[in-house]
Amino acid sequence: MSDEKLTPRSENFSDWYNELVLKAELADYSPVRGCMVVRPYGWTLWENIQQALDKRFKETGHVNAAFPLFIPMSFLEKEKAHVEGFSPELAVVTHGGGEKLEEPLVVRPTSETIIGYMYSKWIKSWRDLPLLINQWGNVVRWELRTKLFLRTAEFYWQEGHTAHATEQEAREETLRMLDVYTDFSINEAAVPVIKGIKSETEKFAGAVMSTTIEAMMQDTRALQSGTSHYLGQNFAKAFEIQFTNQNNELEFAYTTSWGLSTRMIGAIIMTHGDDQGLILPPRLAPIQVVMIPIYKNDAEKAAVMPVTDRIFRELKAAGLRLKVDDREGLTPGFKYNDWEMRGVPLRMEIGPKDVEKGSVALARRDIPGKAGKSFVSQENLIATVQEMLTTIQAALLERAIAMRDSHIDDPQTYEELKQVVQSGWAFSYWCESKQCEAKVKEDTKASTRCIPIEGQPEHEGKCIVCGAPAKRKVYFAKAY
RNA sequence: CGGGGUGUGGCGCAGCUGGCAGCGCACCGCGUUUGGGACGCGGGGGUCGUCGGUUCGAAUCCGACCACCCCGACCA
Repeated sequence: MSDEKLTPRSENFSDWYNELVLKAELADYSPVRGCMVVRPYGWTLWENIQQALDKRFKETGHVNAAFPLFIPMSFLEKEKAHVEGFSPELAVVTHGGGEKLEEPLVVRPTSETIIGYMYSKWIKSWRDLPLLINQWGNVVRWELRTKLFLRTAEFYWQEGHTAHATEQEAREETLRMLDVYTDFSINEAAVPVIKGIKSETEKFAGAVMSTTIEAMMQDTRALQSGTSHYLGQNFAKAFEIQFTNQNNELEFAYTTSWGLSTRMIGAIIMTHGDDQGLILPPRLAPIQVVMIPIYKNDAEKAAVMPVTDRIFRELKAAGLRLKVDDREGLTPGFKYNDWEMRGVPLRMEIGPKDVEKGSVALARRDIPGKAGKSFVSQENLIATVQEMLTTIQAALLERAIAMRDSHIDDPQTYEELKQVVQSGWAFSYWCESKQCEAKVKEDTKASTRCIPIEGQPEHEGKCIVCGAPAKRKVYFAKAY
């Protein structure tokens, strides 16, 4: 149970986040440094995320499989950029069964290499392509500085790995899955995102092109919430993923990979949460409606509970996820605060007055206090509740979009840009040179987040940093 | 790895000019409560981060070590 209040976001956003994750019982610190324990409430949220994504993966022709947790060290070393990118953060197993291993095994930081190895065995002909596999699992990256959900040494995710006969197909797949992430994020998590292309310095180790969905948190920092990579033939060459094409010629396949992790939970927390606690989008919430029966004595309890039970059964049968908080010895007020901390989108109060009048009280989590409270008839309650959940889902998205859009600026000078990225994102022309990117980072700590795929101006402009001609605009922002 | 800080019941802390451990919350029991964080009474729980030193006596003084946190470095 949650007891005290959270540190207000305005006072210390980071403290607010850490306290919220613990008090909402999403996760807890583990005895292993940097690793988290995902508690049942947090894991149920993750399961709902998994379901929504998995459905979309299946609809786009993918199947699930499982690859080993351990990867021979030599595999990592086969792709130069890949090993350079990941070697500082590898966990390595050197012993097994009491004996030193002939070859160290790395605990997978991602599975391109071992999946590449398997693909080379499985792919012989153009008829074997495309190969579209996804894996749900965990990976380990030895992070120096960790934060629950956002950056942990071990995290849970899915990684899709596909192989294609042509560059065009693989590039299409890369963008198709970015679209899947975008659709999921906006329509399930109510987290608005901007999809775009990563700069050369920000892209995945071993990729030809990385794409990303970037979300703005309430402190205006950017969070990369999902990524999709076009790997070209880099891994195909490293692992000899070759096929015979229709002209009987041997060709390297074109591969992609894409992932979304438990970091998404962090995105949901920091997009929607308020000073009372978590606010979950109804479509993903483990509990969509919490019912709180109210009574003063046994006589009232005897009147209230049958009505509560009846409504519970009706709503449950309609497919709603709900819970009756029938804990004894706690005041209703305490329970309200307790469920608000956990972010349940809708609260239903049923007391003696409601039993008498055939009504219930509904309180929206996204609108605190009296303003969000309404008294509705028990008639047509299923439809009323479903409508209200839909309304809340839409309101959360709308509010997040408004927040984001009001914190994106188009600075006209470099001096302005330096100001803008202190409390928002700058959308500016950039010449795409590493020097200019590095200068911004050095001066402001803001990095390039992405070159958005949509919403680019029709005309060229001048780089905000050096003034050289620039074709495209990029978002500069401080990031998690 | 550099700078700063903290280690005392589950959590947050007090005690630190040495005298044998305490408060709030949480937890357990009983009773009264219950439409926005209830109250009373009664309980249980700590080798004071570790090791060593000083002392008749150490949570307290000294030394070493360990762990964690914050800032920085690092972070597909």
